[in-house]
Amino acid sequence: MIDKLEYILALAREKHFGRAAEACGVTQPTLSAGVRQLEQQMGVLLVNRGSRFQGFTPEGERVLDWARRIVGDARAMRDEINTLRSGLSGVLRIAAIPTALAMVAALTTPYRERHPNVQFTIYSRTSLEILELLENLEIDAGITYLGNEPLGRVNSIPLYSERYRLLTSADAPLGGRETVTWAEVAQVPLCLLTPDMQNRRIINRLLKATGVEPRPTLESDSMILLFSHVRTGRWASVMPAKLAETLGLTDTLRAIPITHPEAVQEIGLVVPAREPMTPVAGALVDEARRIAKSLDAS
Amino acid sequence: MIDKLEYILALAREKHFGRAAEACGVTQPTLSAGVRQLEQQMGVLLVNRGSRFQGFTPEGERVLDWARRIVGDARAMRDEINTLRSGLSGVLRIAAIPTALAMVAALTTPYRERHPNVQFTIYSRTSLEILELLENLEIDAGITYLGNEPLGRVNSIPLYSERYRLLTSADAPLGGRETVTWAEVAQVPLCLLTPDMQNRRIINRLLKATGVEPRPTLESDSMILLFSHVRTGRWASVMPAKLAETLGLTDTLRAIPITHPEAVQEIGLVVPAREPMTPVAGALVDEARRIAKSLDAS
DNA sequence: TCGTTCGATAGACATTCTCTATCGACAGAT
DNA sequence: ATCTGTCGATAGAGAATGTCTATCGAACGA
Repeated sequence: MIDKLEYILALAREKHFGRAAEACGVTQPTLSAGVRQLEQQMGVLLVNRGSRFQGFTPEGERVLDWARRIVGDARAMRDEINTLRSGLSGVLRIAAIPTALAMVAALTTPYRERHPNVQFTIYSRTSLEILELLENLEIDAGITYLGNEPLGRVNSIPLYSERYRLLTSADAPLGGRETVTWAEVAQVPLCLLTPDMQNRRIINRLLKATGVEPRPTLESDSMILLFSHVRTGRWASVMPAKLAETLGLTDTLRAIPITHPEAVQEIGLVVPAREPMTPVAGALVDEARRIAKSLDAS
Repeated sequence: MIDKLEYILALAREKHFGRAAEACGVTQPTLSAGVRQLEQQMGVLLVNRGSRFQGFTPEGERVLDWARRIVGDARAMRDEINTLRSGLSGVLRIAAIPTALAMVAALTTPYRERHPNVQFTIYSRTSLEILELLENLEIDAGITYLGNEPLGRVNSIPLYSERYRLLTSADAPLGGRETVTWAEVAQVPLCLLTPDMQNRRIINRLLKATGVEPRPTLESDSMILLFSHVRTGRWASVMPAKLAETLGLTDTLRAIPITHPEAVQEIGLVVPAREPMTPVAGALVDEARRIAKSLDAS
């Protein structure tokens, strides 16, 4: 039964019988039969089929919702028993928004001290993708914006507040200032994240509030790329303070606080709202609670 | 997988492989094999075995806890899909404490108006038994005391407040009074519920608070039996006001408010803390919310 | 019109499940 | 100490289910 539920979860992810089957490690007819069996047990069609996969019926969507929960609980049970048996081990899968990637190490390093047998897999994803991965049980935790856009069925633990800096070389027009305003920033040609990133949407909102349509000279989905451009001294960008510090400031490269308004975004750890949590996720939450204060103070 | 989890749930209930197997509709070797298979998948012993069933290991207890949730969710999923398919139908299993039995009709009657295809099964149980039945997925809802003793993983909806009356014939010593005190009640020979009932424990506490050791002349686990004795005019009892009214008062049979202190116990509907609820349980909660006010006003 | 992709179907083989029958260990009675 | 009944484990046969390979037919795009 539970394996059939895994089939439809895979089908929801892949939207394709063949690929879903491959993801489950079975052949396509096996997956087809599994889905059909579920449909017979429920007495309703769950999947709209033409000659292609055409999405789920309303009943299918409900079953999907339950399947996520049941499969997630079944895995959590396994994990918990394994932990009871042989201590915390296994793989901890985390996804983080690009602007938070630099601080993940602050979480993983003390975690690893305490639990050396846990492997990490860390993805860089947009905030929306992170929530989808959490939904689909493909990650154990996310690090993303809290409270901006709706989060779904998750628990969140605040980690720190993102505050914005204009990253620019000292000899650029605004380079000598102690603070700048968003209105001033709006006049500078900027390197920014692509608009599918929530960070970019937030910055857009702040710039638009000054009455100026943001028109960046360069867009990328990689913070490293943005930073390397700024470092040449000929470009500027807007970045969270913490990230700018991590990447390294020099005499000629300055991170100038942007005030008026002083924009603050809460960043936090997000885990599935499951009671109790899987042990690996639970330990991560403990770690997050521990370091939250020190991070925010810095 | 899920059926194996049902096996250990049955085993926890029955504490006996043979009976558990029968409850699951399989033979004893089948159930034994199922439990063994679970143990192999988990890599730990779940059940302590001698030549008898000797309870669960700590890991077994944890698996049991997860099993309750997973099996409950799987059933809730089935129920929800069945409801989507053919409207609200099936069986609604409720257990209520004896003193609340008389008001169950206030809940089931409007429920049946709205959902005529639902069958009811209603048990009379102690408050502790009700919580155990809820835990073991043997009932869909309970009606019991709220907030007195710990409830567990459930949601509760207040229904009404239980207030106590001395039920006695008009020509008995206290029969002419408008109100009586608990100290006075303590002097009267009473018919009371057996001490495994929370109602009795509450009354005991109230009587003891006056400094008198309660010594009932008659005990029973049936309110009907208590009431029929009082009705002869030669016995007295302490009953919730609502119950006394339902059973019927006459000129010679009076229900006298007991004050000093005026004891009030919240009674409410209790359902498993599952999100979303099964449709039959959800509809019952709706009904409870609807009638709660009118009940309490009367 | 042809070729390709996708999911369903058929049929063979493997695995798993479940049953009946029986065993061995233990508890309590004699 | 021995007998007896109960309980759960085990063995082995047969049934049911699951999974695979091979192939089909519909739909879509070139």
